[in-house]
Amino acid sequence: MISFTEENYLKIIYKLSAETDNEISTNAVAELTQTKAASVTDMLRKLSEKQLVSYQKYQGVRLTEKGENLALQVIRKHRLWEVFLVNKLGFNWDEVHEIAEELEHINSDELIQRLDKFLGFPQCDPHGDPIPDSNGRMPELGYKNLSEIGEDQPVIIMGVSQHSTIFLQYLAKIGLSLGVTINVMEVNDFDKSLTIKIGGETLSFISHEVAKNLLVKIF
Amino acid sequence: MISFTEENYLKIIYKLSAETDNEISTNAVAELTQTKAASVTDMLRKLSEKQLVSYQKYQGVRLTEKGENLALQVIRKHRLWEVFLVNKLGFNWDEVHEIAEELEHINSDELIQRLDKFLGFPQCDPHGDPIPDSNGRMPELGYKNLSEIGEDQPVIIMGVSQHSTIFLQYLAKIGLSLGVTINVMEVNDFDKSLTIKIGGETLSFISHEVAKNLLVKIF
DNA sequence: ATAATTTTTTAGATTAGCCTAAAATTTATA
DNA sequence: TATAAATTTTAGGCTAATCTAAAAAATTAT
Repeated sequence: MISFTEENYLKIIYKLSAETDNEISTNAVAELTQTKAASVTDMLRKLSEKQLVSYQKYQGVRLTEKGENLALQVIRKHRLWEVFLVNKLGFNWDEVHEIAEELEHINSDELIQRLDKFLGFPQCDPHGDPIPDSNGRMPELGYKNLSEIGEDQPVIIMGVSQHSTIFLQYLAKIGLSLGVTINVMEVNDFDKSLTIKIGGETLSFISHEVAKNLLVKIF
Repeated sequence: MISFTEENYLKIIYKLSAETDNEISTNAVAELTQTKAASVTDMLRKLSEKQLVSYQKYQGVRLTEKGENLALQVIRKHRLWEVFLVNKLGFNWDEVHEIAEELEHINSDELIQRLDKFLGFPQCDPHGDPIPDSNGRMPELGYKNLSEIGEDQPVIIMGVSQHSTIFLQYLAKIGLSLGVTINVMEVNDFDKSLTIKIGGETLSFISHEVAKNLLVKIF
């Protein structure tokens, strides 16, 4: 059996692994789990015994196939519950993360299968993140960062790669949400900031930092 | 803050209290929590310090008002989730208890409020048990045990007071489920067993033991 | 009313997950 | 490349929730 806490470690190691090909450092894990490095070391030894990670001391950690599958199942549950909270219960997309952090540890394959069906087999969560299928396969959604898009290319906002409340609320404030069509009017050479047209109307200005965190689909 | 485990103890003490006016014994709690009496003693001392139960050693335990309110909120969550599982996800009523045991500990008032609304503010769960409101008030449903019903009195099955899978599956087998109309044709003086007519058609025979666990509403 | 039985509590341990402080190792720097 | 700095691990402890075995209290039976 795998515990609530172990599931969280796997999920966090998975997320860190997505950003690099190297082993994940103890400190990086400690930061995301909000624990001390010493606690992480303990847990890594335990996960290693269970063959969920490969770990050699001082050398960092990576998930084994078994560990990665488990992590993907937790992520699947998290994202399905987020869809439920937003689409069925009417929560805002910036309110659901914490609740989904609890729901993701409910243990029942049957439940998740039925929830998936009830939601209409969604491909992505309310932030545009892809939902792994029951075998752990991620759907290929082909989204790009807005920062990679050239001038005069209309795109639709499909997701965000940063989920902080402050970021999501900033987007809401400047009129950006999922499904909105935007057009890059001008790319500033100096700082890569963008002038964009929102929904064919309003002109707006966003920094490179924001653009990097917006996932879009070519229109 | 109150832990998962503490919530379970409160819920179990609440359930035992419903059957008696006396203090609840350590052993009774131990049986339902599936732990040893020594563990229960420890926990009772802890709950007592938190003012959730009144407890004096060797004298049994009862909930304080604060403890009872918390227990009722857990029961509320449990029953709302059961409604969700059956009405929205299509589970059978004998499959939902275990999953609801996990879901009942998810912590978010906002979530429960929205879930309640989404389900249409149900008065009772799929077994006919009343759902306390957010203040802990139980709706008065006025159901009776079938064993108290006289001959020639048509009634509708509204619930069961025993949730074991074996009992629920037996009911399904003999054609009894929520909403079915039955009529007591004959009460056997010797063992209080009943001859009943189901849905105005089939004649069937049930023991007093079964009748005691069926909740009905007068037609 | 005393003895036998049952119930409950206490005492002392265990496990998971976390901590701090100190030691070991790796990495960066002069 | 030797040393300083940063990272990671070890050692030893803590808390929550559990356990077993033994002691204490309450209940039942003789």
